[in-house]
Amino acid sequence: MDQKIIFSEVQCTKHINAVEDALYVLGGKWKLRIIIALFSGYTRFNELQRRINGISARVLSNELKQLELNGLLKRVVQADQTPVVVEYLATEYAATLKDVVGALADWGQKHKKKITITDNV
Amino acid sequence: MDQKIIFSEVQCTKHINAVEDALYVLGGKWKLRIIIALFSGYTRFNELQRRINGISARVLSNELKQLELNGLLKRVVQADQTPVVVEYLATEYAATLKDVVGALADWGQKHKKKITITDNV
DNA sequence: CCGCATCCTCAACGATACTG
DNA sequence: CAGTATCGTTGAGGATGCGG
Repeated sequence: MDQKIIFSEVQCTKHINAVEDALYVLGGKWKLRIIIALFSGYTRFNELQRRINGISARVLSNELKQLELNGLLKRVVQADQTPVVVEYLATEYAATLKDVVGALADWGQKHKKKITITDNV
Repeated sequence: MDQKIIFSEVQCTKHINAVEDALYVLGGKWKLRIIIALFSGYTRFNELQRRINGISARVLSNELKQLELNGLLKRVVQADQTPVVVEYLATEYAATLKDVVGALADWGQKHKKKITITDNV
């Protein structure tokens, strides 16, 4: 029951730095949620905004820009239509986040179950 | 390459909610870093502060409290010593975060490699 | 060594309105 | 539909100092 050392001392800083790098890209309230929505096939701006509960247009716009800068999505404009259609598509690179999202979602689900049972008011 | 739909439409909201729950506990700048340090066997307050670059005592104190509230660590006081020794130990429950931390650290490492190669700027 | 109290700053986020 | 502009808020986090 006591403490189990999962990471060796040497790996500690390494892990912290790696997580830091990941958080730099994925941190904040919305990035991961947006990525999940993209993974689910939602591509249009308003579609995303509707799907992601509580996000404002301004914030969504900003986040999308950052995600594009980091190569996680591609902004595609279909200029040959009226009105102009803009699509946000997850890149191949974003697919490498599948494990991260999976692990996090998995844990979140278990955790919710736990606190529901524990029921600490 | 185009878009691959990784999550079904039905699972989208479910995933987003689960990630939301996880982020509620793990969100912010420090929680995961602290957990990594705990995993690595650092147990003392100042030890943690030294190991986690840039965190202030106030913030560390707050984060530790929250992590304890969420059952991820246990605050143990050795009262029979002078001065009093306080230890923070990761709980069994915290060990369930191993996959999350692993996935994130893994991705962070790959990402760093990528942006180093891409060398934007 | 442990960690709280105080005060402060800043950036992220929110709300609303408006344009092409 | 796809955003931008503007303004306001809030809370996480930083700095410092003190007390047990």
